[in-house]
Amino acid sequence: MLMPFTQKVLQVIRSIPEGKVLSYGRVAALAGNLRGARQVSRILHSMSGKHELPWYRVVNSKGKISLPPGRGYELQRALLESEGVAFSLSHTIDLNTCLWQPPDFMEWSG
DNA sequence: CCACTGACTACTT
DNA sequence: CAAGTAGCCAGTG
Repeated sequence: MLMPFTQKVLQVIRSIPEGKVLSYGRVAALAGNLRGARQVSRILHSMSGKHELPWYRVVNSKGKISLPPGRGYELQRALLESEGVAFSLSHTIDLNTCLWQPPDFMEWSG
């Protein structure tokens, strides 16, 4: 069954394992839209509170938290660190070790 | 249908 | 590395 882009994004985020992160662009790509990074952010705005969603496992393509201090940055960083995600001195996650790489090239359409 | 919004991204200065 | 620019597109009213 084909789900709306929004629903696929939620499914992808829910499947991110502990200690791993994805960029907005990667989430969008797995959801079937290579250019949908901005939609992911908008979706998190409206859905992160109402769904049980590990929204904090989503960062930007540079491996940094996009939320400004006082608006969720500290919470997101604390949650990630509690799962073993390490931050560099420049507030950056090492994507070489923490970026989640899906097991297969399978589609998330179903 | 049109206008507007975004927790983005890649590219250029 | 920091700042600016252009492209991107699903939801919402």
